[in-house]
Amino acid sequence: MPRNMTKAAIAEAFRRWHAANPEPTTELEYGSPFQLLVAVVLSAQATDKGVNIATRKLFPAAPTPEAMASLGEAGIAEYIKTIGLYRTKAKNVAMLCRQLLERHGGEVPDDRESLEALPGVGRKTANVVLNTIFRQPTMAVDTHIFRVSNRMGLAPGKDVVAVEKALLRRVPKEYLLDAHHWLILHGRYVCVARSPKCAGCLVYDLCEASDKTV
DNA sequence: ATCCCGAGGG
DNA sequence: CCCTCTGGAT
Repeated sequence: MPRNMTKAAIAEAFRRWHAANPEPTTELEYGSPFQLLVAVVLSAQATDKGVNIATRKLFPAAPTPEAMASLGEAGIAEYIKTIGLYRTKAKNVAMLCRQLLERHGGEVPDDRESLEALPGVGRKTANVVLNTIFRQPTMAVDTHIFRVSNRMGLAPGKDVVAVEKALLRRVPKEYLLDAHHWLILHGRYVCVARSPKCAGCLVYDLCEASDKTV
């Protein structure tokens, strides 16, 4: 069980992440809000790198909800077979495209209700879309952010919703819009699940983890 | 709580 | 081999 980081330590951590990377963005590749939405749905329990490899062919072949809907479930599956959970994802994306066309004029809705009503879209995906496309101060708690928040003592919680609320409470307002991306990148490249790379961690001295490796 | 499920790393 | 990767639906 990690101790909680102090308010001052948290502020200093975000100052450093900001200084090192002033405008962090997702590593998912996309050319429109629709494509970001699909990419995030595909990224469940999969790496961004793997998703990008698939979408580099999928998106040119079907750039819009109309085109992707007409590809159909089986057509979509052909492009994403290299991604885990691909059958479920192909089904969800095909249905998601139809719903976008029928209920939202082919546009990505900008409210949580409508987003979470889409197949394959839950709280985490809705939060990513609201933050990345519509620049709302949401915190999407994925596997990385859940781990990092608990391990560092940044915003501990027993489930993802608890961690989300803790982050919204504890992250300084001026960093809230970009905090999501800094935490993801930190979790992906430094504070990794197995044997975290504490040597060379930007916030090592601020971290309350009980299992630091240096 | 369980299922879905391929690729890459250690 | 086992673990992990920007989860969601049942």
